[in-house]
Amino acid sequence: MFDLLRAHIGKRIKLTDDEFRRCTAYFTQKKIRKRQFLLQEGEVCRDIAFVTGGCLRAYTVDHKGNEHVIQFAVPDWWISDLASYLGGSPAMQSIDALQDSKVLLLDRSARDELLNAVPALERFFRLLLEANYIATHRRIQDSLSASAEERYLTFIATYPDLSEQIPQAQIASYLGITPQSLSRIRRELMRSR
Amino acid sequence: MFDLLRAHIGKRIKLTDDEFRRCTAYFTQKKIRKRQFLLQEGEVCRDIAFVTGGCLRAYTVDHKGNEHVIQFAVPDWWISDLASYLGGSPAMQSIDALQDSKVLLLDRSARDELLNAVPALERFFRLLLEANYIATHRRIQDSLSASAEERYLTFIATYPDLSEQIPQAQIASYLGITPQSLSRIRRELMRSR
DNA sequence: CGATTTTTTGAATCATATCAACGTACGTGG
DNA sequence: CCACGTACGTTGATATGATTCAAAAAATCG
Repeated sequence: MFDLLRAHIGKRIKLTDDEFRRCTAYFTQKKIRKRQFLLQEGEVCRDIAFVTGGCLRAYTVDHKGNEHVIQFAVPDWWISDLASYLGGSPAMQSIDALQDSKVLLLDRSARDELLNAVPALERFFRLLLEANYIATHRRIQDSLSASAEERYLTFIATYPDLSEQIPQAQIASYLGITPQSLSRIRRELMRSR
Repeated sequence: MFDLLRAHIGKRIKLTDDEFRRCTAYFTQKKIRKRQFLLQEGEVCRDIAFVTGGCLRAYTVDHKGNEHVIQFAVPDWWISDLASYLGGSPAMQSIDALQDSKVLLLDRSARDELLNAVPALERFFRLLLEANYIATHRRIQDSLSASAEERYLTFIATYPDLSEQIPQAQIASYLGITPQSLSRIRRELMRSR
């Protein structure tokens, strides 16, 4: 049950079996049904979630009522509203499940204790934060410089599995275009090969 | 010379005069001429800069050669490529001065020593990081949900002074539109009031 | 003052949105 | 097993917003 997390951390830092065994105590497993919320806008984000099954999304709702997907998370990924989790401020995002999913939750106090118990993880969480930073900035850059078609191609190149698993309307929302436009872009791409 | 920094930190955390006096030793002041670089893409970002005069910008260059402004910084603001600064990775952004400017630089080792010397600042830098996070996410949200005109209005509401100080072409680049489009948007806004 | 940069304007064009309709797949209750 | 409803994707026609290219006007600098 913790194998995926073990491998995930192991890829980034060295961790003895004993150290990892101590880690597991701080996580709680949770099933999340399709359409169920893990976090709703306005709440304080108590946990960061490591996905072990299914698929979740983080999104915001703008003043016109349109949803905008910020991030998807499939197994081996983390998801949360970090600004809220770290700062204790109300979340600007919501997180829900696109499919029945399984996550390992680490709440803030558990994280503090975990870092005391296994200091080697300090580095791991710093790396995680930096990766999140970089991904976020890459998204800004991308949205400023690339056309919808280019963004779609980047998306399927970066997340090849995702593009088949999740509804097209969700991908369109992630790309910042309408589902109709995405459908047309896909048609043109088919045609040209 | 450090008054602005003193006030800036004082607004966020309590700091005794003595503690602050110790801080100043870790910063180095630097003048940056208009068009001069503080950081070039590909370098490792050694410093975070607190702006005490003038105006700087962080930007990226896309594969078509277009510049995209990520952030402006005027007095009382910080600027750097945080992912590079924290992670030691090559910077994805460049930073240069739009006007003759003055900054206080804090390089990574100075920052580590400073945090040892004045632990109260841990909290300050954590808040800084979170603020950066939130600003970044707000930008993504904004670019996904708002029209160019709305984004411009948000911009002048958020940075009223900036919109007069810096060339329109730079603002257009920040908003992700052409200077021509910004000019037209401004014309329409004038007309309607 | 002239030279250079910045901003504005016009016309044509392109990308994406919008509105409305239709097609297809899937699952549920009869 | 079929009929129906629901969710998802596609298509067409048209509208809108922003870009591009070219040029003129205005502002700034040495």
